[in-house]
Amino acid sequence: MSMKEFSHRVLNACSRIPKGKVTTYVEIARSLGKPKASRAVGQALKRNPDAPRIPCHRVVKSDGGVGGYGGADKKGIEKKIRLLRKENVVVDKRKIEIKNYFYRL
DNA sequence: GTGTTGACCACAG
DNA sequence: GCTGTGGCCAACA
Repeated sequence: MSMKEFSHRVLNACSRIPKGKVTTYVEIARSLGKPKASRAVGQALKRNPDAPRIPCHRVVKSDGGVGGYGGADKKGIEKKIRLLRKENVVVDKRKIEIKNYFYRL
């Protein structure tokens, strides 16, 4: 698998997450056969905030933290949270109950 | 080809 | 809760 396909598959996995569900950076990495590439998954998403309609706001950290979005600054995070809430996902203090919404790829 | 940088993770204090 | 450390891997300079 080429480096190029990696990011492509990340985005593809992202687009398969059902509305109202979330998955994690690790889970995506795992589904690609590279359980330890969570960090690289984040990179792929950052470079494609939208390509052009990828719901990357449904990807969160393993501990339920919302992770980043856009510049990873406060602005981006708030936007991500807003999108999640719009899908009936309860977000409390930049965190969610991962087990209630987890979607296994 | 070699660093450095992160939308990360796990574990230790 | 917090910070620090070591590890990971693709993208970038």
